[in-house]
Amino acid sequence: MADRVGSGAMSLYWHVDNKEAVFDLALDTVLEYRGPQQKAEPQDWRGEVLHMLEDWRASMLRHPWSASLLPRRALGPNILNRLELLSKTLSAAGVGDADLNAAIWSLWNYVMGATITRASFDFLDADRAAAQQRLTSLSERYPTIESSHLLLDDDWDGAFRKGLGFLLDGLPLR
Amino acid sequence: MADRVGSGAMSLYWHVDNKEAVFDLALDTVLEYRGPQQKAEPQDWRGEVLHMLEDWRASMLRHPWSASLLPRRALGPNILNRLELLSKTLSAAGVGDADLNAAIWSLWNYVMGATITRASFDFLDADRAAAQQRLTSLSERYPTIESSHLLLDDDWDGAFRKGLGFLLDGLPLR
DNA sequence: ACCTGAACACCGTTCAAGT
DNA sequence: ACCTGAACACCGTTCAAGT
Repeated sequence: MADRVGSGAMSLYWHVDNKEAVFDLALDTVLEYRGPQQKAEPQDWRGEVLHMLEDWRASMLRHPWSASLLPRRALGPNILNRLELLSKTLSAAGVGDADLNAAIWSLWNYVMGATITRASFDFLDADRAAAQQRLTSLSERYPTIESSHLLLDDDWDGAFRKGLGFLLDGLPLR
Repeated sequence: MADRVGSGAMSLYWHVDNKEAVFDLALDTVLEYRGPQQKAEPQDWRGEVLHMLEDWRASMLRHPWSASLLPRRALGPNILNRLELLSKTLSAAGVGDADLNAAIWSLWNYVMGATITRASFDFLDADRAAAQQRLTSLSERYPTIESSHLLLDDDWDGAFRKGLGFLLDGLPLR
């Protein structure tokens, strides 16, 4: 990092407490959200939620280190902004107060899990062909998994959207 | 670890390649699943899924290091066993082949996200009172979050079960 | 106010040598 | 076959000293 900035390695400590602090700053920077580009239809809550969560995931996947980082970091302002926005949207859509928090956390869980999993598969499978091979032979002993190609299907984006749809379908609206 | 076994630190390297290998072994050991204790009603697919996923989460929370570890690890036999079981149960419950993988991954995502988040909040909030204080002041600038007590509600188990219910409700059955 | 190099503590691993 | 200590590389951080 000091190289990138063109300074001595120790100079950084003047500006920042320690490594952890750098992580906090970097993470929250990645997670800035500017909202949907054109003003959306006021009634399209599904579209709004979908857009925000897909952007969330995409932002993190652009910086794969951020995925493994998020869980252990403090809640920065940009994360809280997203949660606030999510709250408002869901509430307006008709999710009752008694269900609101559970709904938000379930969406959070879903995005976190999907993003972290996706990012780490990228790491593991740097060598695409070898990975296919490995997963195929792994599958052999698990018939249902094998026949559905659970481990071989690599339409991650599609799976993300589809599963998110299931979850949104399950949210109880007033 | 060498202390625990009562050997010199370097002796470990005879039995195991390196640190990573130890992690792989430890993780898969944690995730062993014995199935529901008493033979469940054959038709109670929801109960079966719920039991397996709650056990999954509980197993990992018993060893909080495992949560942050899972994403970057290889898929061990015990994990695959769980996925296989999940496949079979959902399929039998009536989830169509075209939806099956998305359904499985969405449950996986949910469990991963919930467990990792929960485990790391425990780490961060070693000091309960200070954490409450910190979260309260954080909430101030986010009215919807504040009024719903999103950050202060600590019924994690309840939220997990409830959100999981939403997701299961949203799965399309034939 | 801002930058720097020397020094230290910590930790994963290698290797040659033991039994 | 199994264990060990010495040694090394790596990295986050402290501190006293510079401008």
